[in-house]
Amino acid sequence: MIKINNNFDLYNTITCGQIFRYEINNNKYLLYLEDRIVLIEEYNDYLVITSSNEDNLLNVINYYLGLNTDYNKINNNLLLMDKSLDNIIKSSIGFRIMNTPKLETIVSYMASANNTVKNIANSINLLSIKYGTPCYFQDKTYYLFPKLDKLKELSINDYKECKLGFRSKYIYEFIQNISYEDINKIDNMNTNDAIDYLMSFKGIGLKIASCILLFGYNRFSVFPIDTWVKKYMKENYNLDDMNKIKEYSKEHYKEYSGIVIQYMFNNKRNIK
DNA sequence: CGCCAGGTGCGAA
DNA sequence: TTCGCACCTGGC
Repeated sequence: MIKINNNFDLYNTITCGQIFRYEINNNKYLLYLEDRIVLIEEYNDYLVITSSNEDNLLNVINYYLGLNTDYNKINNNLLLMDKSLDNIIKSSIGFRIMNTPKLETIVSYMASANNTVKNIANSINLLSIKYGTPCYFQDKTYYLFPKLDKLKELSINDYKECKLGFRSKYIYEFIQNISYEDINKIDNMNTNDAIDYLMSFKGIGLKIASCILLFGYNRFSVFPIDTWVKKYMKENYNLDDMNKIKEYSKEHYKEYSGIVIQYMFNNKRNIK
């Protein structure tokens, strides 16, 4: 059981597009972590957590949900840099950037190229069900995202059968050329080097590299510009040139650019 | 049936 | 350096 610090918004954090695999039933959240299934129930100011693997569970959950980060401080700093953020900060109170499993995050976002959330979720589910690690929890078998060794056995056609389309060859090439050591060494790179490294793989451009670094490596300074953000920047700041948008975010949001993106997205989503 | 959403690579200018 | 187009799937 975890006592929730100020206003943590589990629903928004889970459903805002950071992760693609989760199930919500009756206020119960079933999540697929790297090595375990976790079920979270919300009761007032508490999260009640059960899992297929209880090892170090509280620390794992706090890390996964980004609960160790001080958002009061971040939001106050953001307001100092740009007063006009007041609105979207308020409408996103309780939102957290998660720490998602690295390999799954990379493959999921490679699958996101010119793709819809629904299709991405479908592909990642298919990959996991076909090639993932079985995990028994509460009398059911779930399938965790596949291990790298298992993915290395797949052909381009195997990815196509998971509905990954033209992205299949890129994901195949990436998997063939990557190791867990490579995936972890990104942690030691500065953010610009990490972006260059990720973009050296075909199928990963600036937006996807930024998403991977934001959610998988907690680099809050990146600014993944998708169609939503473009619309928001056009409507609110009359910016439609990519370079202008990048300049503006760098100048105004600095090391918290990635968080502001999520606030913009939340804002758009909640208004709809 | 046609149309649309959604990032990246690639070849042309 | 920038621009226009192809790419794959599912939903409307």
